[in-house]
Amino acid sequence: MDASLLTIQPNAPEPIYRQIVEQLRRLIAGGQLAAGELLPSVREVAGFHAINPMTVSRAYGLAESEGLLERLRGKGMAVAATRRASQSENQRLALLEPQLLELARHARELELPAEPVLRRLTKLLGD
Amino acid sequence: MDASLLTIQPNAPEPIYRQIVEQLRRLIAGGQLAAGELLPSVREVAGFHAINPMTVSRAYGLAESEGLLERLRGKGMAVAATRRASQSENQRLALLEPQLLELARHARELELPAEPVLRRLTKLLGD
DNA sequence: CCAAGTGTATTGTTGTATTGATACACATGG
DNA sequence: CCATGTGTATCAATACAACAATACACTTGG
Repeated sequence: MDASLLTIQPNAPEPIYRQIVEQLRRLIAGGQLAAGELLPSVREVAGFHAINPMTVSRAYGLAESEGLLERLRGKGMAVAATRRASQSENQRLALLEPQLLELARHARELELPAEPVLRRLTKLLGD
Repeated sequence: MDASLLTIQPNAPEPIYRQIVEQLRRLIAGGQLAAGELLPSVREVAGFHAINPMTVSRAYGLAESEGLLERLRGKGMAVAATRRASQSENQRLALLEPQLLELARHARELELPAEPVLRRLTKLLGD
């Protein structure tokens, strides 16, 4: 995996270390990161995105305690071997659930009918 | 408007005062809050949700500087008269755009096809 | 008139979160 | 063996949100 595959938005309200963890969670669940695959080093990611190495380390540490990553002493971090190549579609869909709930709530507050929302999302999903 | 119409999540990462502002923005854009309608007082909202009055005042102040609300001296805050009853569907949809973009990005990272995402959202939107 | 209701400015405190700088322990590989 | 590469523990700096307690200016309604 390349450090450029991570999307970092330093100005977003969401803290950087959490952006990284959640992104890893999705990339692993979707199978874009295979079990055993080595991640870019803390300093590599930090250098590429011009952020602090400790911020990346914090993300890696959290991902490890979550069971996503494994420490290979002296080598770095790798996708945990216990992770299957890719979770089932329903499991992956479940990861989107909170976001879908919030979206539905906002649409309701806006008094938007379902149809235009679905139409717009369809377009964004590239169909 | 009743104080109970506002949804406050004290443990959410998003600060309370911003939860209030964004909720007002949507409720006004959708027409659930009509122009001229009086809002519940700072102390009323604070009491109902067990939060600090100054937190509500901060939200009201921001909403005013954004042109959403108007100060009626001695009476309280009201939905700005310049606000039409409800914005066009496209304008309201535009308020959802950032969230839709993020959702699409996450679905892509999860390697989820469009169909199950749309199916789930359709259900949540109550169709 | 005046009590009671508006919103708000002020000051201070508390708790928490994020990021940064530095130094360290460890394993690898030539 | 040791330079070089891992990750990370530690401490400090900073920012922010929320709360608390007042005090104030203003308008309304009896």
